[in-house]
Amino acid sequence: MVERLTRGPASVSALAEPLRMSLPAVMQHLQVLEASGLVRTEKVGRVRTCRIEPATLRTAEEWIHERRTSWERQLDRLGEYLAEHPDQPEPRSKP
Amino acid sequence: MVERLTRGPASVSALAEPLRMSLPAVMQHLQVLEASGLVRTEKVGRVRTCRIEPATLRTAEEWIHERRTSWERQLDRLGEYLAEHPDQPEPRSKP
DNA sequence: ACAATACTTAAGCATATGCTTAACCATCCA
DNA sequence: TGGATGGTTAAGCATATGCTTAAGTATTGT
Repeated sequence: MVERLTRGPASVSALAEPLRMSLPAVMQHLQVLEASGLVRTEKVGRVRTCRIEPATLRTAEEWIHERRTSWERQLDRLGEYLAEHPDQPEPRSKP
Repeated sequence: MVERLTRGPASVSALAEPLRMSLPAVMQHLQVLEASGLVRTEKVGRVRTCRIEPATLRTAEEWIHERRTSWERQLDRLGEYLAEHPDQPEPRSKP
């Protein structure tokens, strides 16, 4: 559904059709997406138009990015350590 | 739990403690994380050590990135259009 | 005004999720 | 060797999830 919305805004029934799902089902998905801030919807006349909120998508991306890179820095430090101290790992202390 | 693992590898019980959760509960989370490829675990002696797989984190990041940027390009095109055609939006055709 | 369209609300249901406890197995250490 | 430690398996349970259908409501076109 997010995939579909990244290709442009859509009405509720336009979202439902390729998913072969009833409208109420789609509505529920939309409600959680809207509550999470990932999607914004606006009703004009009798049709509700849905579009994604790229800013929220971006915070998700950033969250992952920060954690991934911080982890990769750790791996790099481990690499350095292993290069400096071949064999024999230090035993961990146990207070 | 992913948050915790990005700060370094951990044993099952080390993961359980701050979450105030039983070991079997943590085990089940680990199983889905491992099945999804986000985490790799290895048992040595009687302790199982868990670490995240940054490559998988990266594919998630990329998925979001591609969709977010493609959407933002669309917004840019809309901006251009609105700048060129002030007022009066085109009506959508209906075949 | 009437019928069709586009949602919405409410109720219900099958299955999945997210734990728990109890019992068990495999190391490790005194 | 025996008890503590770290994990695993199995069973069970409460609640959440992800739909469905049926019956509305509000707009729109004739």
